[in-house]
Amino acid sequence: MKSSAPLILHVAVPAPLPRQFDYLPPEHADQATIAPGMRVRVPFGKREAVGVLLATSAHSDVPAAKLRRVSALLDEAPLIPADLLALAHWSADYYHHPIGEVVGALLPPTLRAGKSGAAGPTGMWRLTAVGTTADMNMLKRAPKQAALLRLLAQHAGGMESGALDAALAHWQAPMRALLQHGWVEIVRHVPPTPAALPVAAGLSLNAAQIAAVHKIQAALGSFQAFLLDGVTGSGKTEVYLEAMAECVRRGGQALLLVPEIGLTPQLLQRVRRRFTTAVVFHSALAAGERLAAWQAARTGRTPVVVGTRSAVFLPLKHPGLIVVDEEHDASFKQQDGFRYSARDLAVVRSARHHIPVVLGSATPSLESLHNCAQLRYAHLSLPERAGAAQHPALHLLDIRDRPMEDGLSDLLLDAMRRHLQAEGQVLLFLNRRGYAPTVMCHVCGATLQCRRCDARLTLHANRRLQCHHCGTERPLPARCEECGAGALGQYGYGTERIERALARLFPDIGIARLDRDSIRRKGKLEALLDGMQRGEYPILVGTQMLAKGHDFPRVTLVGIVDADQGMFGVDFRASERMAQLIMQVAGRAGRAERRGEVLIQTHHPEHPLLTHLVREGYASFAQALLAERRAAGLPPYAAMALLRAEAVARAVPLAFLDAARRKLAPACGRQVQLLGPAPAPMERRAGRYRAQLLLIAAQRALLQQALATALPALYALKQARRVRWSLDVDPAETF
DNA sequence: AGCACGCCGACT
DNA sequence: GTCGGCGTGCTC
Repeated sequence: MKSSAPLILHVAVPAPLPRQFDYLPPEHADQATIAPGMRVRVPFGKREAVGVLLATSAHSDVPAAKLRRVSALLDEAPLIPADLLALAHWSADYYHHPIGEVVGALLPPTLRAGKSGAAGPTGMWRLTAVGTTADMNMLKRAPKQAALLRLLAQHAGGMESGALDAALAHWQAPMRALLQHGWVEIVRHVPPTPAALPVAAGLSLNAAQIAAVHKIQAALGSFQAFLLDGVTGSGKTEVYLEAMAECVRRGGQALLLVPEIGLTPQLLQRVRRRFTTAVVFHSALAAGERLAAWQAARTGRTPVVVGTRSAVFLPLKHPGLIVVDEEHDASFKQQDGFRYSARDLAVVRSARHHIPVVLGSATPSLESLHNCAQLRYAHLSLPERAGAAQHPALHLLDIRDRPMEDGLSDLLLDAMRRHLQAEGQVLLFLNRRGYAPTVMCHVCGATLQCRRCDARLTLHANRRLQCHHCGTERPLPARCEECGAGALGQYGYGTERIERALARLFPDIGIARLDRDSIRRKGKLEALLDGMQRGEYPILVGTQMLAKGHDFPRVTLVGIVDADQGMFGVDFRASERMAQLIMQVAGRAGRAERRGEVLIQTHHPEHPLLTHLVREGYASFAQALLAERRAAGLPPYAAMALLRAEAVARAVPLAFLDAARRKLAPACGRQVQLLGPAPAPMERRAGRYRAQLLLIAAQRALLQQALATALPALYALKQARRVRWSLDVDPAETF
């Protein structure tokens, strides 16, 4: 008899180290019960940690003397399904992020902390027909199993885990043995299987919607990525719901990813009306709710999950369809730590599951449009507005040398009066909250700056100064801090200032303001939207929150107060973002019978970007941007990664990136360009100096190869200990 | 990240 | 004389 090699457990440990750690099985463990996906408690250095078992094997690269024993198995059965573990591996490779932290993103905080993974009363254990006739003599050497069989024989209807706990300690392991013998089964009696759930009937669809739904439904059961490209008001949501309903009817689960749950109460309402058992998942949920939602997805108890970015990692018992709503939205990209794109991972995950994925937007990202051009995605187009609604008409307002009242031109004010008189609602968009973005001394010209950031402070209506980058606040001083003169002037306009101006200009008309400050209190957004529906607020002023998919059926005029703001951004995506924002806001106009009008105030009415967007529309504009990107060798025609670093002292991040560049250069060769290191555009933020090093390659594989080769050397740099650094693959913003 | 060890400055 | 500063090393 040969002596078998000890079983090696490969574990993902939550540490910023780019490798797995090998352990020996716990003492007295039945090695047959050890399976990947279980959580394990492990000794790690001088402390203990909760890790996840990735794999077992007979071999370790680590000298046997260094191997320690797992101290406990935390789950009876794998908690993370194999497909998700595989996705975690893929993500760790692609984003070059430590596997331990990636796996951490798969678990809700309670489970990450090692608490019980019990899913609550998920079902009942019951004897099978075979089980009732089992030969007890076979179980002479397994008294616990025998005791369980006798116990279950007395409860023909089955027993829940709570009842079993009360009757018998440590019943889980023997129960699993009985399960494997086929003598017991788990009956999931509450609630019924997804396929059996009632799905409320949908609305009637137009021809383009029906065509889109059919194509998606026909793809169920196989991988296909769709770009659902539909102007605002064209009924994308109804297409999602219809496709999801068919997925559910076939017994699958549908995952709907949205940018921010809190900002889309209307969408949530529609999903819940359609699928009464839909579950919501986002990071603002309380720990218990989050765990419950996670388990509902994992066990298949819910057929539909609506969630934010992190929901792309939800375990799904019966994955059937993934939908990403507003796929162009930047919030699908995680901006710290493990910097993944939920939109991109949704596509990867769908491919691995062999299920379709739908990316929906009225203003698709250039990446997705490019994928359509490459025939990687199928392009579904909804050109018509649903119902009788027409496309709004866009016009540029040349405000050069026009009379202005608090940032509003006479042209815009006249149009507002006209629409209000005709009982229309008016929506004003200004992507800047607060009262005035700049406070400046009229004597010496000094502006009030944040002490921790390279940024000016914004004055708010409560007479307090706020930094919109780090959040610090202080009162407005009486005199200039530089020269002592009492001549501080307020420059520029924020939503609060516009709101105040409107109250003066339209004293008898209800005005509402929608921005991060005005909806801080819970339920405020819903109340505001309700008030809009009822016509209490003929005028609404707000920031980009206005653009997030809300329905304002009575709005006939949209005014964009300052289109010049977004045009001179430093990021290469600035114009794409500006166009998406303008079109999204414009889309709020005229969603019912009356045709909407969109007026865009600008000092640059001849600017090619603006004129192209207004005259030719988003699709044509996007094609022009794509041509520019191709000529400039920028994404989506190139792959990018950004190495970021920050520290309290200015020179430290630059020194790290210098050293990093020397390590990267040989691996990059001529195929991968290195740009920098350079200070970040806003170098100091929240008291830390930031710098970056950009990598660009015409082919992604070359970039990936270079990173994979050089990254271990970066971890080993002694300068790395003195900075906070991170690698951002496919950065959303290059600053 | 977390934790410990180790070697140099101002204090009970 | 020690408390503690952060630089360095290590985690299977």
